[in-house]
Amino acid sequence: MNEQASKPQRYFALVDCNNFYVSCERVFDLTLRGRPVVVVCNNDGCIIARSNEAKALGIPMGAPLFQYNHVIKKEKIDVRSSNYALYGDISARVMKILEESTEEIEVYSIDEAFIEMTADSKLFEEAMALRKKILQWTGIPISIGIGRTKTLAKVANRLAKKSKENVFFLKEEAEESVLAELSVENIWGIGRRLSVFLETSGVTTALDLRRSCDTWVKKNMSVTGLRTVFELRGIPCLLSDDAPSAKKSVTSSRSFGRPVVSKLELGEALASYAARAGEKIREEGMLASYLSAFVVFHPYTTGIISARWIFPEPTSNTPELIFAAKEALLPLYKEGKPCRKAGVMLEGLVSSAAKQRDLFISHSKKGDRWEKTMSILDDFNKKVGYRAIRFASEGIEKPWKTRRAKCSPRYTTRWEEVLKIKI
DNA sequence: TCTGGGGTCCTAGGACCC
DNA sequence: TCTGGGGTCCTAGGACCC
Repeated sequence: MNEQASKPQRYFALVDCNNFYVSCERVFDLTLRGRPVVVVCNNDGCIIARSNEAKALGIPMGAPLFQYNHVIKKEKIDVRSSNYALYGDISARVMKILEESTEEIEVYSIDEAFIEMTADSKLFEEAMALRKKILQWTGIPISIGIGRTKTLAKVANRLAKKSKENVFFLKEEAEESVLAELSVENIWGIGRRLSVFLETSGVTTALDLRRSCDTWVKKNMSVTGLRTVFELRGIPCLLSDDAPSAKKSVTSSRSFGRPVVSKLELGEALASYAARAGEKIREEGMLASYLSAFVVFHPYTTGIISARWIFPEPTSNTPELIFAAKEALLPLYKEGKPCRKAGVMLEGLVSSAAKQRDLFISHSKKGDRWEKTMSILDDFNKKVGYRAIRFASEGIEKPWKTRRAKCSPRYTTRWEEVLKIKI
């Protein structure tokens, strides 16, 4: 007998928060419960979350808000700007409960996590108990899909969302019949382009894809496509990292609340994004080897410009980052040309512990002093309030700032915004 | 007129080397 | 007119995810 047969089957469970951003808003604002609600992205541009009631009214995911203004007015749909401070905090609470309840967990996104389970007859009941606990402790409803691989767990999760219990256990013997009902475009890892290609090639269901020839898949969909096919067959190819690998790049970018037309304002925006990106990498103990800055013109069709700046040695020092962002991009920008959006990317990230020093640079105490200054700055801002101390070059008024007209309070992360009730 | 932000991985092709 | 073969490294761009 082979050893494999005696090993208990391992399963992946995908825990997914239902309509997460809407659910977060509903935890504190009871008037939103049972009503159609949508959450829009930064700058109040696109619809990025919908309550079931809003979905039923035909509001699609990712649609520009302005295209649906008439439906929103007519149906009295509530609109909220996205409140990432709130969502991030509630997400952390949900993930903490999962961590305490299971051995293996991989947080996949703000509202999703994979957990590993070992087969026994009680998987379904375990999942139901977990669901109840998270709803009770955080107010967030979740769905759990269980399958032999992550891709199959994703499939199961779709069915869980539609089921009464919000839990679905996809057993091996049911895989074929379930996959036969699933169109390729709904498979995790198959995007718009690939699903068009597959459909024109006669592969229309997930079962068709599962039965496709390996060499054909590899040739037309690269190894990532082949992994998906193996996963559909129940062979895990997307394994969890024991130690999640460090980030390779960090971006900070925003659309402007109104078009920016001057070098001065574009410079302020670049400085702000560079400063924010610097904070992010210092938090992770990383240094950037180079920086890219870009600007997207208004309207979109008028193109973008971008430029890269290579540091003599990796850095996370905000003044250096700001200097690089402005120095790289501003000379390429022509005063008066309207900009829609800009951003700063820090790339070639290395751990600050393993810093590679440049032989030809004199290492005065100045660098070390800056390092200390940055850490004092970060500590202060953490204690006193988000970005309480900023760099003057970021601008004071920031009239170009992103719009968030209908943002709810940061109930859980700001004392002055805590929910008040009258008794 | 209006359409987000932040990531990852893979491949093809160019530059360069011997 | 003819003018190799085999490698590595890097980058841009495409495709995907939430």
